[in-house]
Amino acid sequence: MGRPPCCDKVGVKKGPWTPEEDIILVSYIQENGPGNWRAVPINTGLMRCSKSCRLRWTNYLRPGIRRGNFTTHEEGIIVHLQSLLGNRWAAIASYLPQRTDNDIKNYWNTHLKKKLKKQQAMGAIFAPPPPPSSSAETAANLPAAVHLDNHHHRYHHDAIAASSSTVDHGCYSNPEVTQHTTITMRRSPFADVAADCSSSSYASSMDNISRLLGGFM
DNA sequence: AAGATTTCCAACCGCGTTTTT
DNA sequence: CAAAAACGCGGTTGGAAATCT
Repeated sequence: MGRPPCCDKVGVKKGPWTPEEDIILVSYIQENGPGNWRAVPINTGLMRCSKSCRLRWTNYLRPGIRRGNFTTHEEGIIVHLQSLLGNRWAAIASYLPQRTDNDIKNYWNTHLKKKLKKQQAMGAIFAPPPPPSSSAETAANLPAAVHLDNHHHRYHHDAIAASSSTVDHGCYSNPEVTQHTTITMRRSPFADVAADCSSSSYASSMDNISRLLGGFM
């Protein structure tokens, strides 16, 4: 026998999240920490599937996320990593802890792909040429921020794995980042994010939630 | 000013992997 | 060990907002 079923698919809500749902989800994760997603809809009463809860948390509610306005430096990192790792957005996102894989993926598809095409058409190569054969050379071409953080050893591993034809595609999950998230989310989850947010629509506004959440804590 | 078109991004879907019983 | 569910990832899409005609 396998595991017991987590939640039936009947009556599962879809579509945009409401502020109330966000508050419920954030409050629950503050109490229990992220993970064990199948328990979230059960324990909170949210009419959402576990998948949707995880996605909402990791792509939007997770503290420390920066949204919009990618810097040219970040662009450089993304372009470079994409050329090395391919469309492995989760792996790329692990080098930009403030950005989500979904955000990077969106930014690549909507901005960078076009930009790159344009620049290549003009003969100005935005990204460095194809990855060098040795990992030492690879590291030498990295953007500064990648050197500065403590992920660079894994970067070598990812780059080598990506260039290998026998790469195991399930091996690039990033426990470091997951751990970081778990540690940082427990205190003042919205303060830094709310400060960065400038959009007026709900779906992009953190201070809505932080204000509402004030009444809970 | 209003309708048409394009852009952008939050969220869904499908699938491979991992975990649990 | 096998089976089944949960997890996590990348691709895709729906619709709101922005821009154009």
